[in-house]
Amino acid sequence: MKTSQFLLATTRETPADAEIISHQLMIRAGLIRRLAGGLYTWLPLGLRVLRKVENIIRQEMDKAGAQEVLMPVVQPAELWQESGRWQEYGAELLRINDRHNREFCLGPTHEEVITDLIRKEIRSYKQLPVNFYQIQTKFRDEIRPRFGVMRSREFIMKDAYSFHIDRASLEATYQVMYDTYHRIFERMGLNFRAVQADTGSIGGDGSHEFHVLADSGEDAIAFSTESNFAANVELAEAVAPSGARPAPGLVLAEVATPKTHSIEDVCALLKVEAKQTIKTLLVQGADQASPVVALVLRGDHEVNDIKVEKLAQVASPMTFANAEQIQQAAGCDAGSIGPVGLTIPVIVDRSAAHLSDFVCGANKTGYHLTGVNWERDVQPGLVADIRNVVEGDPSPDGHGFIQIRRGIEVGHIFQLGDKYSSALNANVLNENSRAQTLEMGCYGIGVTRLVAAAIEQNHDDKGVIWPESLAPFQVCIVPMQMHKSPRVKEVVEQLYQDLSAKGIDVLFDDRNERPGVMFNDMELIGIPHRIVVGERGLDDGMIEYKNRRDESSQNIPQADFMAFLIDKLVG
RNA sequence: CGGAGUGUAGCGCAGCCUGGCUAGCGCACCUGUUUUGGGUACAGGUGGUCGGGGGUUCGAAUCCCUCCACUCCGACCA
Repeated sequence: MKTSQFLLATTRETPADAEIISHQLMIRAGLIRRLAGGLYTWLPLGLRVLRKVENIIRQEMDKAGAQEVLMPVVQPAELWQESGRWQEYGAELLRINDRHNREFCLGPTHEEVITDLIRKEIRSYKQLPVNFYQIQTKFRDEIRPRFGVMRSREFIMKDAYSFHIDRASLEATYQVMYDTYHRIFERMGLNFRAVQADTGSIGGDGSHEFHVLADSGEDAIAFSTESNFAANVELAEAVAPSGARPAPGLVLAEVATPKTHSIEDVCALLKVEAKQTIKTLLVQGADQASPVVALVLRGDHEVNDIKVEKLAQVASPMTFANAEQIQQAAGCDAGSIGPVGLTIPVIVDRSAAHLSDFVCGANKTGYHLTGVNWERDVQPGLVADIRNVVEGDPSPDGHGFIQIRRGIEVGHIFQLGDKYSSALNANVLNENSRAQTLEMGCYGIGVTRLVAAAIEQNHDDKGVIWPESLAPFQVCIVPMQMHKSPRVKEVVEQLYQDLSAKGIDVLFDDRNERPGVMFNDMELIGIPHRIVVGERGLDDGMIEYKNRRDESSQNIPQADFMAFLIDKLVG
C-alpha cells in the first residue's frame, strides 16, 4: 500500500475529550473517528488491526472445534420474553419497533437466538457437544460510554455458545475454551491474567474473566504474591489475619467525640489508627422480624455489597437504612453507631471480629467507646466475609498475600448450566429416549476493546508500538528525497514490489513530505519494521533498518537486505 | 437520574465578566517560492447558522429564558 492511496488520517493534536492514552492514540493515529456518543467509525488503518484481531480469534476458535455462524443484530422481543430478559435486562437493551409496530431489540448478546437455533436443529445427544461462535456487532445502550472503543455502545464481540448433554461435557469444553483464550491473548502479545469472576446476572456457576493488565483498566483484580490465585476484587475472599485474637488489654471507656462524622474524624481526635476502629453500617433486613441489620467492619475496610447480598439476613439489593431507622435501632446519628448494646441482628466481618481493644460508636450521638473487646463487652454474633479485599490481606488459598492491580476485561467465559436451555425448552433425546435439558456454556471476547487494550500496553511517547501479530502493516518504507532522486526511487519501488510479492504487508510512504513528517507518522501509527532508503546510504551500498522498539537504526548491505528483513519478520 | 462543566472554521483554543466597525489566533487544508536524514521558512488564499429557538437592546458570540448536544464525577447496569 502506498500512502498516497491510503487515508493516513494522523493528527498532531489530541482531541480534548480523549482521557486515556489508547483513545488519544487511536484518534491521533487515524484508527477511528467518533460519529456520536459511543459510536465509532473504523478508518482503513484501524480496520486492518481489527481484522488481525478477528483472524487470530477465528483461527484459534476453529482449531478448538468451534463452528462459525452469523446471527442477526435485530432480535424479536418474543425470544427475550421467553427467557424473561425482556423485563430483566433494563435500559441497556435498546428496544425498537418495526413498521407493523412489532417489538424488537438490538442484540446485546445472543443466548436467546442461539438457544432457539439449537432447540430447532439439535435433536439427539449424538450431535453433542457443539460449540458455535460468531464475530459480530453488539449494541448495549451504556449509560456512560467512555474511553473511545474501550466502552462504546456499539462494539464487535466474539461470542461462542456450547451445548452439552451433561455437566462433565460442559466442563471439558469450558477447559478447552479456557486454554484457547490463553493462546489467543498470547498470540496477541498481551500481558494478561485469567481471574475468577462473579457470574453476575447471566447466572450459572463457573466463570473466569480475562484481563489485560493496565493502570487505566476499569476493573480491580486481586492477585496472590506467591500463588497463581487471581480473582476479581468483588469476588475475592477476604480472610482474617492469622493467629488468635489478642487478649483484651484496655478497660472499656466512653469518650466524647463531638462533631465527628467519619472514621477519619474519630481517628484524628482520638489519635488511633483506622484499623484499630470498627464502623457499623445499618442496612435493610430481608424479613419483617428484623427490618434493620447491622454490618460491622474494620474502620479501614469497605463493605462488599455482592457478598452482603448473598447473606440470608440482608435484603437484596443492599440498601442502607435511613436516618429514622437508624435512630430507632441505635438511638443515635449514623456517625456514632456501634455493636455494643444493639438489639438488632449483627453481622461482623472476619477481620473486625479479630480485633481487640478497638474503638466504636457508643450508640449515643457524639460519643464513642474505647478499649472495646469481643466476648467481654459484646458478643460478636454472626461472623462472615462481607468486605472487599485490600492489598496485604492473606491470600485465600493460604499462599502469599493479596496485591491489587487494574485490568481491562477483554474476555469472559461462563458455565451457564440450564438457565437458558430450560427457559427456552431446549432439549434432546438422551440414550434412554428421554428428553433431557441441555447444559450450556458461553464464551465472549471484546474484539474492538482488545485493540484499545493492546495500545494501552504497547505505546511510548511517540505513539503506538504494535505487537507483531496485530500491526496494520508489518513494514514501512521511508524514502529520502525520492521525488528528486531517480536512484532512490528505483531502489524503493523495487523493494516495495519484492516485499509485496512475498505477501508482506508493506506501507510505502511515497508522499513528497519532509523526512521528519514521515518518520513521525510511521512511529505514531506504530509500524514494527522501518526501512529507510536515501542517497547517503546508497553511496555506501547500504539500506537502513530500524525496529519500532529499537533505540537506533542499523545499516545493512543492499545485497543482504532482503534476507535480513525476512529473518527479522520471522524471528 | 444527581452534581460540575463545555459548545466560536476539520482539530486545539482566545474573545463573553464590562454588549459596539468586516469575529480572532495556532494547527490542518489550497497556491507559489523555499527547504529536504526528525513535524522548514516566507507570502498569498479557502473555510464561520459563534449549538438551536425565543427575548432584552439602536445594536448580542457577549446579557436573560428555553431546548439540544457533548465531557467529567457519582449513582445505575454487568
